[in-house]
Amino acid sequence: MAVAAVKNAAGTAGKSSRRTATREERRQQLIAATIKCIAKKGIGSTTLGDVAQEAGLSQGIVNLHFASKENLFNETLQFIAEDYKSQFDTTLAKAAPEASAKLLALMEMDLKPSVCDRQKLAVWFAFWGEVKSVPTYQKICEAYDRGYDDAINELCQTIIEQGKYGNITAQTVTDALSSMTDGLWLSYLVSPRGFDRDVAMDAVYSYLRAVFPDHYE
Amino acid sequence: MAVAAVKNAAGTAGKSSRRTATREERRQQLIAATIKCIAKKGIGSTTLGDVAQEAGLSQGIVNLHFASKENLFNETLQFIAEDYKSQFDTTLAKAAPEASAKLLALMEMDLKPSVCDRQKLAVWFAFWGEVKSVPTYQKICEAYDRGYDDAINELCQTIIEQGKYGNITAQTVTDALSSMTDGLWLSYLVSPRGFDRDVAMDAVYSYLRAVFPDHYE
DNA sequence: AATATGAATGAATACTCATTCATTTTGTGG
DNA sequence: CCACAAAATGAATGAGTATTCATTCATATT
Repeated sequence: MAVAAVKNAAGTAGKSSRRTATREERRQQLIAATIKCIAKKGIGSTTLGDVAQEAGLSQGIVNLHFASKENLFNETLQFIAEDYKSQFDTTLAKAAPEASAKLLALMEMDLKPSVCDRQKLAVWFAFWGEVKSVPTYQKICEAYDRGYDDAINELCQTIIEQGKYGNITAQTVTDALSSMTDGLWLSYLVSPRGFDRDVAMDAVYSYLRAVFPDHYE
Repeated sequence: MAVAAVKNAAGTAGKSSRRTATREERRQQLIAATIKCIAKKGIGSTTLGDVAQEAGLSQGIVNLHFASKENLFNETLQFIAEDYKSQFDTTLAKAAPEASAKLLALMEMDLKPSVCDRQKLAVWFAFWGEVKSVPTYQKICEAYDRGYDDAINELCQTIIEQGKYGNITAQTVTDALSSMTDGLWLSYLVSPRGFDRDVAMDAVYSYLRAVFPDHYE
């Protein structure tokens, strides 16, 4: 059968056209295909056949590499969480050393196209939509969230001490900022036409300026 | 069969014990059962059998009253959207006439137990999780969102004019506030242990005080 | 070249679930 | 009390899908 080559062309990871890839390459390829499928068809309508087809591979391939659909989905969530975390960490490391600069950089990151992308957001919300009924999803999301919360909280704490801002706690600001980006993502998902990155960033910025006037003017 | 009585006891709508209800009563009962099922099992794992069982009725009952599962789900979303809207409208009407009081009342409403309830939030997020892939869900969500946005925007506009607040637009504040409640809901869904209504309300209040100092002190 | 290894295939299996419909039950107006 | 219409049942159907596995194929090793 010379069909293999044709099928490979449709594959998600166009890397090598070798018929056999390493275990890890295939797993990554299948996770990428899963993300595409979930964004396109939703988590409920994504079948293993869809994923295999998107990857340009055969029916049984997912079970071969992930043993079960449940496993594939868990690892997919883990993957997008890890992907976000790496952007978060990089942003934190690359921003100017002042806490206020780092905080602003993180907020901007949440709204830049590589993060605030309708395809990616659809996948996040697909998993969040099952958080209540799938304990594994909740645990993964909760663990990562905790990390961001701690990091942002620490930055806010520093800023508050620097500016001698009374009347406000770091946790309050952290909650406000974190929830704001999640909510802005939802508004983009629900009303893509009415969404504008700059306007969204204004919302965040308006808060920063208002609570930390000495730092953001 | 005397089983009917037993089954009815398990039903969601314990209203009349009549075996046959009016068309509208049954539809409401089935929608209520759907909400319970989605909150418990997730939207992807909720079967028509589950819904029928939750309602204490028979297998084919949903198709009898809603023709299809798709229909049932659409009407369920419509129902929770209408339910939220009625709370929104009531809150708006009952609050003191000043724009600032109305705005605060709306924000408090979003966090009060009858709205910010993990069961209800799970259903909202379940539908939001499919917004990208199910156009009907998007249209319904978008239409309602538009309404809240307009109402809140108008209040903010009034407040801005009253306080002569320069440097900020009504839309910016509207975006910030709306997204904040959505995000706080998500944090409750993902981390129920770490969530506290008062702390969440502090986040909202901190923003209001910061941008509209003359109104919220 | 011959053989061994494990990746990949895809048809077959077992099962779930939305939908249908023949039958039964229930309420109502004559 | 009867007959009719409406409501409800639940077994049967069939489409769809996760999973299995015997077989094929590509690559590495001898």
